[in-house]
This record gives sequence, C-alpha cells and structure tokens, in this order.
Amino acid sequence: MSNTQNNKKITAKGRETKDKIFRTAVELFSKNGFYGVSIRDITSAINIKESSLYHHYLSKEDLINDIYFYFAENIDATRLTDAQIDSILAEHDGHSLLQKCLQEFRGVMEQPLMAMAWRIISMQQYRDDKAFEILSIDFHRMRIKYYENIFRTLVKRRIIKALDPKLLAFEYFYTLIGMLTEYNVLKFLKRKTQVMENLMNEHIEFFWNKIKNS
Amino acid sequence: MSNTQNNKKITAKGRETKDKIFRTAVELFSKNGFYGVSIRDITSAINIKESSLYHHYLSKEDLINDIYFYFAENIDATRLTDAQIDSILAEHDGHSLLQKCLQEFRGVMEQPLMAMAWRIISMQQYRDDKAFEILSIDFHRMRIKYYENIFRTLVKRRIIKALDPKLLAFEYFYTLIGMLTEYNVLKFLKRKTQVMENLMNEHIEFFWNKIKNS
DNA sequence: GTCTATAGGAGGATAGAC
DNA sequence: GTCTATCCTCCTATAGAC
Repeated sequence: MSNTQNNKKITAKGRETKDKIFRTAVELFSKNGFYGVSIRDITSAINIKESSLYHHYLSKEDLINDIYFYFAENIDATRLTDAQIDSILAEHDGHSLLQKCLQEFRGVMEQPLMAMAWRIISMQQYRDDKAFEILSIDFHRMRIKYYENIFRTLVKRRIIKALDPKLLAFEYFYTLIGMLTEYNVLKFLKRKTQVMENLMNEHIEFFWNKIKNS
Repeated sequence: MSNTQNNKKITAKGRETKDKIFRTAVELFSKNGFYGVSIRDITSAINIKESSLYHHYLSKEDLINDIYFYFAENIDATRLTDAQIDSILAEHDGHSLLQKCLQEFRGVMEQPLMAMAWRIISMQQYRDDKAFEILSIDFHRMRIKYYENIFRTLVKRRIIKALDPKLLAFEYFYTLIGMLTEYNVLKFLKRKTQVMENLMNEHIEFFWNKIKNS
C-alpha cells in the first residue's frame, strides 16, 4: 500500500475516504485510462476537494501503484491448491480439472475490481515498467508455472500423454489469455461475449482431446 | 488518409513535411503513448512550429487516425497467396508452410513503422473504439480467416487430420499472437527476446505434431 | 481530515503576417 | 507552407485556515 499514512493516525473516516478514492480511481482509470482521468475527475465524483486526496495519496502515481499492488496481491487467489486438485482428480477426469481451473480463474478475474485493475495494468504495460513486470511476471509467468505443475501431475499419473509440461502450459495458457483478453474488452464495450465464451470452452475441449491418454 | 488537404495543392515540400510529421508521431506515440506525447513534442522534434502541423493535420486525432489507416492498409501484405501456398506444399510439407507463414508475418510486422503502429493500436484499443475495431476485426479476425483457409486446404489434401479448420485457426493464432505481443514488448524494452522466439518455434512444432496425419 | 485559494506549467488549437 | 504571437482550458500539486 502507499506510504502516505506512515506517520499518521488512521481514523475510520480516513480509511473510508481512502477506500472511496481507490475504488473510484479504479473505475475511472479502467474506463478512460490513467492519462484520461484527472485528480479532479476522481475527487469531484466523490465530492471531496483535490487537496483532500493528497492527504491520502502522495501523488497520482502513488494512487495507481496502489492499484497495481491490489492486483498483484489478489492474483494469487486464483489457484487451486494441490489438495483441491487431488480431490477433483479423485472424483472426475483431467478434463473436468481444466474446466474447474478456468472457472476458478474467471471467478476471481471477473470480480469487478479485479477486472478493472487487470484492464488498467494491461493499458499501462506499454508505458510503465512496473505494470509490465506485474503482468508478465506476477501474472503470466506464475500462472504458466501453475499450469505446468498441473500438467506435470497429469503426466505423472498417466492421465495425459508424456509431453513436456512446460510446453503444454505455454500452449494452453497463451490461447486462453488471448481469448480472455478479447472477452474482457468486449464486456467493457457492452458487446456480446457469447462467441468468446464458446471459444474458451472449445479450446479446453480441443486441447484436452489432443493430450489425453486414450 | 486525413482529409486536411482535400482542397489544397500538395507540393513536394508539403508531402515531405507531412511524412516527417507522420513518422515522428509514430515513433513518439509508440514510445510514450498518445496521451504522453504533445503536439509540441512532435513539432519540436522536427523543427517546425505547432501551427505548421495544423496545416497538414486537422487535429491530434486526425493524426492518429492516419496511423490506424496505415496499419490497417499494410496488414494485408502479410498474406501468402493461394499460388504461393500451393508451390510451398508442392516442394515441402505442411510444417514448412506454417513456418513460412510465420516468417512472412513477422517480416511485415517487424518493419519498424508497422511494429510501432501495432504497438500504438494495441495501447489505444482500450480507449478508442476505432483502434479496437481494427485490431479485432481487420487484424485478428481476418488473420484467423486466413489461417482457417490454410488449415482447410491441409485437411482437404489429407496432410493433417480431419479437424475443424476454424477451431484450428483460433487455437493456432491466439497462441502465436500472445507470444508475439510479449515478444514485441520485450523488444521495445530492449530486453532479451530469445525465449519468446524459441517459444514461437516450439509452438509451431507442437501444434504441427498434434495435427499432422501420420 | 477537509476545506479555500492559488501557484505554475503544459496542453490543443487558431489568427493573421509573410 | 511556415512563421510569430496568443488564447484559454485543464492539469498536478501545495500552503495554510478551520
């Protein structure tokens, strides 16, 4: 979190205001981009003065860093634990596991604040090294490692063919993330997303049929 | 192109200046984003005055629209013709065809102006409907149709298994574009891209092995 | 913790001379 | 086709009263 308040007593009212600022910033940044939103836009939306914002955040940059932090912190929540994976495999097949994974993932990524934060970081990745870092390392790389782990388990148990788990993870994830990105942009534009939803399910289906041990 | 000059005689000097403006804008926008670059930044980089720019472009928006247009126009050049496809298949196998396709594609997309324009449109897709439209329709959808066509040919000639060409195209393309996007960001940050290059080749290899008729 | 007031600069764009 | 000069708006951020 931002260090603005390191030497200040934090009151309930203060926390509430800071929270309002945060949520409003996420909303506006995700809609109009970091550079398309002014401090005035944010403060006037919640009826405080610009100067009040600077009591809670050092700068506009401090504010967006807080959003990055929020995203990075919550991205971890999208993972099934080893125990959960085991219990799914005990009752269902690998195909169900992949579906369950996507469900879990989408459950977190489509929470409004996370979806907006994701969008903000995606926009910022081109201008802000910190955003690119979080997106490519904390998000993509970690996520690929997670899938690698899952595929390794599936190979070990001979549920799927003896393919390189790392390569499988890359193949599987990049397709999914490409589709999910387009899906999210469509959702923001309030257009139909059914095509993309179907594609994602077909992707899992297709991928599964290519790798399963039959 | 922009309509600024509809009723004006275009001299060689004018064309040259407009071209300088265009190329400088592409360079700066791709580095610092549309909102991170001012008209002043562009004109001072080529030693003309702001007012001179407005002789060639109606507005900053007119300028970026010209860049969109440039991208959309040149994206078509990345396609192998049916004749070229035939001749490749006559001498080599489907695997070579996929490699050749990627080569052709990268050859166009990595030309400096195109790479920068692509980056600009990618950034703008979140803020500008026109950019999203070009990226998702003119680029992604058309490209997928192109691959669909190739896979259909391969299926017809029994070079690959009898799978749905459209699905194959989606699978193939989304992975590639995800990797290529990350590859391009890395290149802009002047970081190592070898990992991504290897991944792209492994992707083709992996995909090919999954679909070929053996 | 929030306010009023204001500093101080950068932005897009235009009028009109040459 | 390019210049000088200028307009006016919007921006981030701060000082200091309450």
